[in-house]
Amino acid sequence: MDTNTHFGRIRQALEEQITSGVLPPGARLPAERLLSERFHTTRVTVRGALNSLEQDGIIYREDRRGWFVAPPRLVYNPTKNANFHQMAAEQGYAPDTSLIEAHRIPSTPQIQQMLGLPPLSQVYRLRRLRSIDQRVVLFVENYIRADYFPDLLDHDLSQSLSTLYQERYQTVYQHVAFQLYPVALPEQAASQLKVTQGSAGLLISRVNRDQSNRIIDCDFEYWRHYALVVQAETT
Amino acid sequence: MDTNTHFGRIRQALEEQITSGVLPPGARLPAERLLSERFHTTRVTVRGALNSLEQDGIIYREDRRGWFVAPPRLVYNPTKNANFHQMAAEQGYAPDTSLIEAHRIPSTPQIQQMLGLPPLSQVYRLRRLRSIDQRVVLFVENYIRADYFPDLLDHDLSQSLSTLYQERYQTVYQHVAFQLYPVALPEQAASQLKVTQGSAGLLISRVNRDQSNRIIDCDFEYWRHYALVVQAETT
DNA sequence: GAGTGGTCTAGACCACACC
DNA sequence: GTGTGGTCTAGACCACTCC
Repeated sequence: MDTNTHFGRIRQALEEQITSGVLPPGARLPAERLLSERFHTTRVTVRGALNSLEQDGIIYREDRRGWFVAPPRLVYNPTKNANFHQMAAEQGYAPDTSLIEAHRIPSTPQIQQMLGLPPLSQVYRLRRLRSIDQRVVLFVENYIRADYFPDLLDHDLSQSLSTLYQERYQTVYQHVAFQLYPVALPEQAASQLKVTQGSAGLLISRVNRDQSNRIIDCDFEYWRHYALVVQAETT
Repeated sequence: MDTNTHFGRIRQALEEQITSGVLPPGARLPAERLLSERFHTTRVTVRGALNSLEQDGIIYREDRRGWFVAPPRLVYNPTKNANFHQMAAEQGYAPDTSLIEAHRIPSTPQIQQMLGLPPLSQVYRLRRLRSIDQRVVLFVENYIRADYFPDLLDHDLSQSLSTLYQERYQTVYQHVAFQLYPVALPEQAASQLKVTQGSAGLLISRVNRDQSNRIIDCDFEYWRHYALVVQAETT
């Protein structure tokens, strides 16, 4: 790290406090104004350093609440059909899902293309917010073929979909096509994840097929970018 | 997009110019000072909007040169053992690799662990820089078991390693374990990729095995985050 | 040498979280 | 109500690129 700039010095000083454990995961950082006094600089410069640490996933922010030390990343394997709750629990986190909305709606052209549906067909759209250890980390939109899952909306939608499919519809995820890239979080995802719109996130979208190779749903997962590491292997 | 802020209005205006094609991929944006005059604001605010567009992969910067409209992302499938040149060429880009350095060195503990090597063993370390259509997009470090590839450094190292392995050593990639997460680009990667250290990147690291399931090498790929979309599927 | 982005100063007001 | 981050102003100097 380049310590010839205020930027670099602040970054390094904070990083040391964090890696040494003086500031443990989850701890709140001193206020920006306090940091700017302590380093004899201005808030603009301090925010530059904080943004860089955020970029690196070392700290994260909650909109208008402050900056916090980031806990270790969740390991996410998109090729295993692991559900969120199981995955988080196995890694020692306390997962939670809250349903934001669930509707039966006409499909859009984009969704028709992803699900291989004709125009005017109906889908369910779920919007859900997921957290680990009380930190919201994931905003996810699911689009589900309505014809394959009658009365889906009558069930508990805060559980994992894969569990619901299996127990109520004798359907399991078999084949997954996924795609992933860094984005600036769009408005709704940002506000649900309690960050400023435009801050960094990771978009993972998946198209899922069942044991008969039928496309059954797709989803758009907006992750806070510090929250996960994607891992997979192939033979 | 929230147009109640200068930030949002600038972002939106630039985004429209880009998506409408007034500013085509590769085009240079007006200077920051010019933009700040045109939007009746200051450079600080303009840079906020530019950073947000950069976050989204819509524009990218070259250190001290300016801001440019980002071309479409390269599709990267880490589960296919595709080599960089082949992958880029198939998608209509002109790929290029330049060798920065190649040495035979003692392995570090981290590399020993990844390659399953005992202490004091030797590895080759390659550092290479890769570009598509003259834009540098990837800085990659390879660590290769020296015992499996005698005289490796005598060959042309600006070609794809998988080609070299296959033609000279009768060795092919068979099994890949990879891991991926967003990072702030570290010093060397940043300077090679011609960006400010601390700007956003994607780190992909892989451990590769050959047809006999022996670990043969590992690599650390630092991508400019706007340059790629990761895609894969599994059965 | 002119122009660019990179960094920085020293303030200000606002919306919101928390008490 | 107090303190926080979010946004913004109106400048400045430096390091570097490009001509």
